Amino acid sequence: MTSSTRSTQPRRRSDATRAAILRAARERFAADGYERATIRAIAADAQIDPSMVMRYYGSKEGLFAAAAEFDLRLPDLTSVPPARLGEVLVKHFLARWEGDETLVALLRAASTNPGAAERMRGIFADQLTGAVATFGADPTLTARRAGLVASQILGLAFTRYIVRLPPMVDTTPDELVSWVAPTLQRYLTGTPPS
Amino acid sequence: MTSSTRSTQPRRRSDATRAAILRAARERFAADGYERATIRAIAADAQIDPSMVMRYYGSKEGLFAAAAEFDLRLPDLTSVPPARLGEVLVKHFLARWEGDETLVALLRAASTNPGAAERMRGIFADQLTGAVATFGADPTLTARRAGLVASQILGLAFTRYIVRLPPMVDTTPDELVSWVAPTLQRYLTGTPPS
DNA sequence: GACCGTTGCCAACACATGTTGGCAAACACT
DNA sequence: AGTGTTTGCCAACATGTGTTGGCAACGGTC
Repeated sequence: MTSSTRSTQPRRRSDATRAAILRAARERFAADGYERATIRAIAADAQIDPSMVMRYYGSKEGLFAAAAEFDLRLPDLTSVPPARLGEVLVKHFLARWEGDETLVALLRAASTNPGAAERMRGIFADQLTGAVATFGADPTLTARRAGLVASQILGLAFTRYIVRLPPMVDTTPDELVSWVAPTLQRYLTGTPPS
Repeated sequence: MTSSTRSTQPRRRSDATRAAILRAARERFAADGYERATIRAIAADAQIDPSMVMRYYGSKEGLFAAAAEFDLRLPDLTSVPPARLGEVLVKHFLARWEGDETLVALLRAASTNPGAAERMRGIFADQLTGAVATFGADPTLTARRAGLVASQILGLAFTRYIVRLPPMVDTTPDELVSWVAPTLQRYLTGTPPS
């Protein structure tokens, strides 16, 4: 993180400010949602002037687009035993966003901001469906399987991180995994109901 | 709906206006979320002056509180064969909010409005847990079962009505029921994982 | 018909928001 | 040292927000 990760770019002097803005933006968007997270509050958190946000990210929409850049980083599912797909997926998701508030920000914003909803759709329609499509031929059935997986995964995130339902907050990740894994397993590889 | 349902109240002349406001508020809150749904827009939809909203509901928070009044109307689960509990529950939920946008309004608002999240918690912690608690003794296990059910139910609603994931929107309610029912069934009556 | 509470609208306030333009200091480069 | 670019801040604008007070018209009651 300290040294340069990519030397093709000219490495501007304002990179630290840009990063501070982005970090504050993710925090605020995750905590308050799109409309309640004001540019002034984000700028205050990053300890810079609100106009800097505009210069570096163009608009609030632009800032959100940059802050909500997100990759599911799904592992290669072809090398996973088919019977353990559900378990691998839940574990991955829980670990993935337990330490990264980007998805929480996206989740909160998706409820009210059309652009965020669009991005959410893209992530779960493209990335997840793509990973699921490695097995199974029927495309509509594949999409439906992916959609069902998304419904349980997002429901888990929604009740645990957004609404904060007490039983969903108190339960340990391991315990959640063992409850939810069979669900995803059936959605992924189970025989379709009549 | 046309005649008086309760004659103990004095039946004011402004009841029609009150109802129009409430209906418009539910629509706007469901479509736009709490912050984007402005009192002016709601008043315009109801074809009255914005100040009327304040007079009859006190504040925007008060209006939302009135508009988001919601009862799950869970059926009596003791008279349902235990093996069909999952199916009955999904069917009930889908039917319940497919024709009533109150829950969609509450769902959208719960992402950004603390009061709405609190109410959501109350609904699913009290009403659902209460209905589930009719069988099983261990209270924490009961709460966990209810939480898991809520996660799948709310995930279903979130992906279908809020994010509008194409596969979740296109699938018919009947098909969703046959996919999701076994999940709830296991959450409710399945043996806990080790 | 006089009176009083109710219903409704208009205009305005106080405030917060996203956004913009200008200006001083710091820097990079010759 | 001198010059052009970058970084940052200040002040302000335009707009939209929830909210309030006053005032006319209406409806029922004596």
